[in-house]
Amino acid sequence: MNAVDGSLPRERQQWILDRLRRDGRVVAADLAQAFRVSDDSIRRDLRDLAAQGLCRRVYGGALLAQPVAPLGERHHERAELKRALAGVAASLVGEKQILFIDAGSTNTALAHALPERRGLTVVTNAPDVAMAVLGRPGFDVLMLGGRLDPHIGGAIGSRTVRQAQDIRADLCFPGVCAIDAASGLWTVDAEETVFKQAIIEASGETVAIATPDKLVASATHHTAPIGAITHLVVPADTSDAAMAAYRNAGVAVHW
Amino acid sequence: MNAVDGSLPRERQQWILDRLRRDGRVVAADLAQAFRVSDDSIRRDLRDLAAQGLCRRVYGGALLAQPVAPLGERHHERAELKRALAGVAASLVGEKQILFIDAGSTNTALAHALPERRGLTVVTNAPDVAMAVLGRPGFDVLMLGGRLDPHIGGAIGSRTVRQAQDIRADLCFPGVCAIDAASGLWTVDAEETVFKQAIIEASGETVAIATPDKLVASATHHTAPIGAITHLVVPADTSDAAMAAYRNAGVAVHW
DNA sequence: GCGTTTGCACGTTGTTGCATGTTTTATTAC
DNA sequence: GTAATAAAACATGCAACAACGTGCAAACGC
Repeated sequence: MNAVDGSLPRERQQWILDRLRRDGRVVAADLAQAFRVSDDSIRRDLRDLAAQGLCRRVYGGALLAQPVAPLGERHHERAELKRALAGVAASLVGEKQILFIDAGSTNTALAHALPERRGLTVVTNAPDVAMAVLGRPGFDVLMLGGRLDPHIGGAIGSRTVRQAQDIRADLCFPGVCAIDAASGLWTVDAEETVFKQAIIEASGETVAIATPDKLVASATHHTAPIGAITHLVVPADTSDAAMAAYRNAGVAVHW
Repeated sequence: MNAVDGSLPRERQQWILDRLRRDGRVVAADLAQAFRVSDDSIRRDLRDLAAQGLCRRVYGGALLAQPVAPLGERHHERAELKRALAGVAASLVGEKQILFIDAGSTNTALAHALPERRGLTVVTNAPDVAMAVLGRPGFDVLMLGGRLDPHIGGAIGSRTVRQAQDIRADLCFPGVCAIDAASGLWTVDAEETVFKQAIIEASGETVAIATPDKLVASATHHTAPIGAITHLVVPADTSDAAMAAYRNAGVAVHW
């Protein structure tokens, strides 16, 4: 590492960035030694660069910010919240039950959270979900066929609906676009609506897992109603008023 | 295993994840030695990654969350060979073709190797294969439904066969158990046989990708014949005699 | 002179290795 | 084949340490 003395702050950041692009990583302590400045100054530089999205700050240095695929990103954001909600939802599942699990990143988290060795049968339209449980002990997996929608990550067409209608499940977990207390689930796409309605009608109980952005006071624009739900899983910090509204509508609210 | 000293904590997790994606599995003790940290730190890393759903924790290390456990090992061994064969097989695919892709680790490699933006339609019974192409530009994916066999990694039952029979494809890639020049493909399981026969009959041409252990002089024990193939992809070091035998049987041999 | 940058002090947070006790797997004895 | 045992891997709590952010005053450059 070449020592670079007497450099301007801005110049130093540029140098760090070049280094970062070349090596993919920088160590704060090394930089401080190379520039003969304090660790604090380097930390300030890295903080600035990270604020501009030019690097990813880590403990002890920084890594090059790597662009992530659009679907993969949605999978990561709110990941810890989704995992927590998925854990709660998984606790609603009993022994030897048949579960409809719709496509979606939250439901993929649910599939991972499902307990093993309980004789569960998972019926899904999403290869993602199928892969999450396939091969784990005590799981039967039934894959619904059809043309896969790349945005949804699963099959939702008429062929898929027909297959779903041949099954009777204990629980179903439809992917949630929006949800309100008065009328239940909503979605944007017509085909999605048909599929979700089908799995709800083919199931004894319906569980909706709702991240905060899905809970709306009143669904309005560009959405079509799907139907009522029996269980709702929400984050622990959801307002009491919102939960009460769902309870009054006959929905069991879990957190 | 390269020793990686002076790495940043978070960087180490990234490194483990890359390793995991490449090999399908990691051993905790090896990682600890490579990074020159205690086993505890590695365990903490793996625990964090598993909590994010990025890997599946097992006793002694971790496996990639995506592939199935028994299949995952097969995926690792001969991985580079399978990638090479998959590349050759992918070159047999033309524009706007419809492909039947059976389950199996070799075919998963094929799916990854398929060229983008060629208007290809992939029909498969394996969620593995579907995930490999879903979302990539220029792919249509048709998922065949049915009960998934955890050992095979795909659906092969009568329901699946019926769906396959409704389709006409240009090429099909049946998973190979054993193959000989005289009678073509063989397999061990009766249900598998029915499925493979169905997709072969529904396709114009049949491509078999054969790793060395699949090429046998004469299939004998516990196998049922499936049928003839039109193309065979073999390793470059296959004997001329073996390749000549297939060519005499009217099979186009590629390497 | 004034804004910026820098280094330092301080309290806070993240990471690590070790000690402890528990769980899982492998091995041995029966 | 099953029970008892040994070994390895595991989780947890803890203390030491490194890195962190912040506030502030001194030093620097225009």
